[in-house]
Amino acid sequence: MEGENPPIQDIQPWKAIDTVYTNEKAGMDSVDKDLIKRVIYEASKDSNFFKKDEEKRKQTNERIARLKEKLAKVTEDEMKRYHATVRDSIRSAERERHLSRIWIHVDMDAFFASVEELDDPSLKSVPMAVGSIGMISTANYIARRFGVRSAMPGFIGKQLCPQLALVKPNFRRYKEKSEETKEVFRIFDPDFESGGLDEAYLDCTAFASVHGISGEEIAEQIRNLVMEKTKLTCSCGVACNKMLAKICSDKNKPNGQFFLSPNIAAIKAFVKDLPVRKIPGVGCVTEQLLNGFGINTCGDVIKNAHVIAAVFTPLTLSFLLTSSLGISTAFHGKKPAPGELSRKGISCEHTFTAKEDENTLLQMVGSLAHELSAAMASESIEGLTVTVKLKLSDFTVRTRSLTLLSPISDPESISRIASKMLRKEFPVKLRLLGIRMSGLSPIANANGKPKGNSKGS
DNA sequence: GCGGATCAC
DNA sequence: TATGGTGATCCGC
Ligand SMILES: Nc1ccn([C@H]2C[C@H](O)[C@@H](COP(=O)(O)OP(=O)(O)OP(=O)(O)O)O2)c(=O)n1
Ligand SMILES: [Mg+2]
Repeated sequence: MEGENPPIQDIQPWKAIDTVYTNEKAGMDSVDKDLIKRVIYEASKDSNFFKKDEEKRKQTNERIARLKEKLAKVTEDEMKRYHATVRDSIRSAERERHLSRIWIHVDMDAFFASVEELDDPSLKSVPMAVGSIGMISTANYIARRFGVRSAMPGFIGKQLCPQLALVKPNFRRYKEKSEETKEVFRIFDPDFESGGLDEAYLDCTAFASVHGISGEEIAEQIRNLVMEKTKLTCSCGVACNKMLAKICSDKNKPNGQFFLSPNIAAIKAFVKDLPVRKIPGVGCVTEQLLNGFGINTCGDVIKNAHVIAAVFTPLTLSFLLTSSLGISTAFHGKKPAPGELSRKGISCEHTFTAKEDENTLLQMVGSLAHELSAAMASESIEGLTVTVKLKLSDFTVRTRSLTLLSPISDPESISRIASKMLRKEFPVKLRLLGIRMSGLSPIANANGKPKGNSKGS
């Protein structure tokens, strides 16, 4: 009976597309998702980008097929052992369950776009995105109703919403506003962990106990103070660990908060039908892999954990199980030890209209090397490994790296090594070049003042 | 150590 | 016409 009708994606191919910007996101309720996918498909289908995307989709499907074969070969005895592994894994995860900490995840609403609206209030009433015709960083909530999203090229945004206003990004402004929010966060947790310009994790346990107030009350205060300080809205999630707090901060976005009661029953109910994609760390691909085994929610993860044990690595199993049980970090991570750097790599890369002229490309590597070297100098760091990144005109990405015997940071050395690696790839037609340095250490220079988290002596 | 992939923002 | 930049981590060699 199978195969009489062609699969739906052959008749309506846009239904199969599933990129970063077709996913669920705050502010995307009540939009015609099928129409949006169709516009995106029509705008994309003849591009190199789309071809590469299709290739990746195919690759993911092959990966699912391989995993299924692997599962089929598992014997009954082995499966029994996987069940045991799962039981152990759950037991040890449960030992890390902490209900008594109060975590708040704060996330600014449509951050870049909101800053632009602040600086030009006329933008508040129109669909607007920050970015260029080539790439959108984020969109305000009016534009989101048209399907305009982060990581979507501006020209597609325009097709979804012809009135869309595109505003050039002002990173310095975003950094300034971000610093303002941090002044507020410090009040509630001096050790708050910042995750980029627009979000932070606050362990508010001590603050709550000292002031005799609840997590929800603290979240209200944070939102009020952030508004007072920045004139911007944010959303908060209140829960007993970082992951749950983060998921909660998305629940009542924008300008809202959500409190998850710190008891097992509430957490179990919260997590039961939660789509795996909501777990931070589970992206498009992992979601597809799991869906391939009928695993769609955290509840499904628990029920089918033996399947996961059979086809994924122990680390992935442990991560998915722990997360799906609603367990995650409940204490601040260690601060980098003195002399240790807070970052592990530093890089710069640029996209341009595809070029194949070797001298031009070599010259670009040289200027990247200078740019990177200057960034390293400003932090007084040097590195052992040089990695060159190439993106071919068909969007294939290649990296080539070399680890040295002693660290470097001067533009000439970086340029020389990067150029040598680039030369080996000729002839190529590139749309992007990048250089990254890793294996970093502070320059133990007497007069250069090490910045960042490295301690000077 | 290397290269490709995945993920977050 | 046109699909970003930066940093981290994991897996399988
Ligand atoms: N692929 C992405 C995602 C985000 N950003 C930038 C622009 C956003 O304003 C900022 C914060 O990212 P969020 O995911 O928190 O998105 P927003 O704050 O814009 O919207 P939301 O209200 O959903 O949090 O990071 C970006 O440049 N590229
Ligand atoms: Mg945000």
